[in-house]
Amino acid sequence: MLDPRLFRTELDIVVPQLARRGFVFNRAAYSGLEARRKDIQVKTQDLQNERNSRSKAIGQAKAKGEDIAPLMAQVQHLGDQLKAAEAEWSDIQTEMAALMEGIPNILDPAVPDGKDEVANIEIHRWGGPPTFAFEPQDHVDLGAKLGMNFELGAKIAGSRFVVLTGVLARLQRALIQLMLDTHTSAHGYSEVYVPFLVNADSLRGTGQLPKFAADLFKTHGDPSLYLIPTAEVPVTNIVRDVIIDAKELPLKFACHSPCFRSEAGAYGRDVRGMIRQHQFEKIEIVQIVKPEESAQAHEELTRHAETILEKLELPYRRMLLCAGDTGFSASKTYDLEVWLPGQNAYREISSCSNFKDFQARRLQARWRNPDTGKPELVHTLNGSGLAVGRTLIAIMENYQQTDGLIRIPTALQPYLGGLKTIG
RNA sequence: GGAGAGCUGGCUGAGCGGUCGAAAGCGGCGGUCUUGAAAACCGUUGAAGGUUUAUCCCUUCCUGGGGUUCGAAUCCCUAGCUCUCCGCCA
Repeated sequence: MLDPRLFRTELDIVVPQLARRGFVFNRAAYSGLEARRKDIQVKTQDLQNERNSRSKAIGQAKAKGEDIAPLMAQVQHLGDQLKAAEAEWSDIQTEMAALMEGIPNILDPAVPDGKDEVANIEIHRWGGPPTFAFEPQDHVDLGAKLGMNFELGAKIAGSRFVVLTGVLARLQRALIQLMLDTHTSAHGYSEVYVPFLVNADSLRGTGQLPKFAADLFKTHGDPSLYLIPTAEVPVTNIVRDVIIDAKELPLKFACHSPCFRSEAGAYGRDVRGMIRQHQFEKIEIVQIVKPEESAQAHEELTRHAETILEKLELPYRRMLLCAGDTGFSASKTYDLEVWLPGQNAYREISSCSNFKDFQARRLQARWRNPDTGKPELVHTLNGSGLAVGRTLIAIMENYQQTDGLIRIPTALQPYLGGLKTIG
């Protein structure tokens, strides 16, 4: 959520900023609502003040043993008026909150214009796509004889599910280990396990609700819980409603979790293989930082994700997302795209975002600034480090050999008991 | 799953339906003292919002929601959470 004061005082600056995303802000509707809010708030508070002072007078009169009947007569109609005013104020607040919750974050000045991924800017690339003396297979064909079974996934659950058995299951576990070890020992993150089912408040805090309910799996209990679409949700919500001591910052968490996405808007896209599943494993890295440190933290966090790709010797490129491609809550996002020979394309394997104070305001996640002595909003960041399923298929596709075997990258071998190839 | 107890500021913990944003202690901040530090002593110290150039002032917040009342931290209902005992279970 953006600062409501921004809309009251800097409307001329904010509206064009939002327009960069293609977000049309209805100024007239907002101004009308804001005027009504101001009016009813003052009216309600005046009535509350009157009730308080009159009630106090009754209390004092009673204490002195005076007759309170005339005073009581004076407040007779106050109650109804107040109730009506409070109801109206509450309605307007709800309406205003809904309006504000639907507004995306302000983009960082560095974010380029553009409406879709075509306008994203390549920042750099690392490694080159491998050359093959044969026609490389994709992970579906490679996986068929190694224990990657989509039919089984479909039988047990449905489409967009997979069963991994044997060496591929072990490879996935090894990747999780390598990623967590690297982030905790070399990058300074604390390892954390969190609930994989979360409540609506948590999803609202990170911005998935109310706008993106269609992408979530919801359970039927009361109250309903949601399967997490990313560990970002439970991990970032660690600091919801907390005032953090300045000495504790930055907070850095690394979290392994499954992620569940209904992919409601993705029918027909990436139907083949493990690229787009309803369930996948991911290592998420999250940072909670002082506002002035978030830009640098964003660069560092992205490097932490890139380090994993480099350790695994996977060719990738870093993209700066354009205005239209940057997510609702993010101010600036780098996507890391890994080379997939089976698709002959770079595909997203990590998304690293700086949310600035957008999530923090929804979360009421604050720190006490020693300079002002006041609680102020923190900045939140997160990135995948990395999506494990896509890393698995990147290794399979990039390291396939003429002999049909798949080479295990050197850094990963210790996690597989020294295994150098599979297949 | 059954029975009971509780939820108050950064933390611990008092709180009679009225003058309670809330005693006290701890912690934090400022000061006195000290070569410096500690201790001791003194003072100060919640958050959000409205109005305002600013001060003042006003409103709201004692787990969430609803109710009773002129007036609710206090009474009632409800949800959530925590703790204790029993049952069950990994």
